[in-house]
Amino acid sequence: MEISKNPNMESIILETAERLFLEKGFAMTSTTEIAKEAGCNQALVHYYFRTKEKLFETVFSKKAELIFSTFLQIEDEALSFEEKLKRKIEVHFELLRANPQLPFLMLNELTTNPKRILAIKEKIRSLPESVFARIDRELKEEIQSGRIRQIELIDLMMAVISLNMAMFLAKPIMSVLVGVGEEEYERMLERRKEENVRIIINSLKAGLM
Amino acid sequence: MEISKNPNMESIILETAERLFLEKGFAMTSTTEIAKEAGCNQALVHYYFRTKEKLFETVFSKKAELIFSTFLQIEDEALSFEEKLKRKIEVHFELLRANPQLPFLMLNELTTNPKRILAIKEKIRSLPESVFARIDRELKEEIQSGRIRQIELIDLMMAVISLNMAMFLAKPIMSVLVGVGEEEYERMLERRKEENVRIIINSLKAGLM
DNA sequence: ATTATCTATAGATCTATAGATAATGC
DNA sequence: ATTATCTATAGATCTATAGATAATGC
Repeated sequence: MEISKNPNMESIILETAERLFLEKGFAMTSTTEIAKEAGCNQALVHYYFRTKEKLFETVFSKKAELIFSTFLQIEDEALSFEEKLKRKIEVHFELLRANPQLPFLMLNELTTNPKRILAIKEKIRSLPESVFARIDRELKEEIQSGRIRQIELIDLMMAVISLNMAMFLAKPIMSVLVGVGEEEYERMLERRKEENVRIIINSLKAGLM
Repeated sequence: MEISKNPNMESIILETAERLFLEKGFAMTSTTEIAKEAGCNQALVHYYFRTKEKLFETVFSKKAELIFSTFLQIEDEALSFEEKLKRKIEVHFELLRANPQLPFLMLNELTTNPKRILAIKEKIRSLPESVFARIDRELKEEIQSGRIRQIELIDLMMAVISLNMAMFLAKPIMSVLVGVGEEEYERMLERRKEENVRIIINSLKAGLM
């Protein structure tokens, strides 16, 4: 009977913190506000997470893991390189669609607080090398076989990530500044997802013409 | 003799504020800190700019104007569409290179404080329509003549802006997380600038194959 | 007994302003 | 006289902790 009247206050606090940090960033969110929105007093936030910094790191790590695990999923299926790439781009795009403020959180906090990056670095040190290596090998094979032009993995990833993040980062600009409505924005998202796949894949083939 | 011992404290404060806001964003920068770094007391910051909010808006508008004026420069030269586009992409990239934290400032504050967007909206309302219209006309001509595939201006711009911003937004990730050194980063920048032009232009032509 | 929750508060900011003083321009 | 600069301070946070009280699990 861990769940009495309040189904685990700790996780309610965590979820509230997550939401607020995502909306407004670290500095603009106070533990007072988190407590208020979570429906408890402010001391309890510190009881569970000690400091605001630690609370943030918990949220941040959860999200970082989400990104990496999704993006670095290994696909065993015997698909063509192009098809695999297409799917990775799409999966990444869908991840962002489901977590539209994630890019903002990442950029905001990584830029603002360099110390925080080091903490994250530890967390992923294990994961990527192996998976990166595999993708890199597949890419090199594809280049050598002459099916795509020469490109570095990092350049390819940068292109994918930046194109995909763009629409989500730019949403406030689009909606308020340019005046794009909610439905129109959704339509643009769809178009952009396809567009991104096309841009990337075309750019890989184009050098061969 | 406006310049006594201190060459205009007001502008020193403004420049200091600009630097700090760019580095750490609105919320993480206090007027106390600005004053300290500018070499005056905190009251003076408020004497000149009344509120922290107004000071920020001054900084923000300056930067917004910089972006728009550079990006929307009209080129009268009788260059091909492709060449003009290439130059626009490069000019935009160079603007960001000269102001590497600008994308962060824009995204951070536009996302965090929607009210601020409205203030900006007023500022640019006049400018863009005319210049946008010109570029849009040129783009449509190019499409109808069959030299490039169908694409909306907004999609094209999103692609350019997002690709160009990416390297600057990602710098902290690249350097600290991935471990890219300063010189290597510079080399990547060069490569990416060319890469971005290529990606965009190829993607416009690729549909025709 | 232990764990969860609350009240209260210390101590550190931070923004904004009032009011004094120094510098400058007429 | 006016403008620039300073000192001092009110009032509003905000984070973190100490210590009291209620709930839970044995």
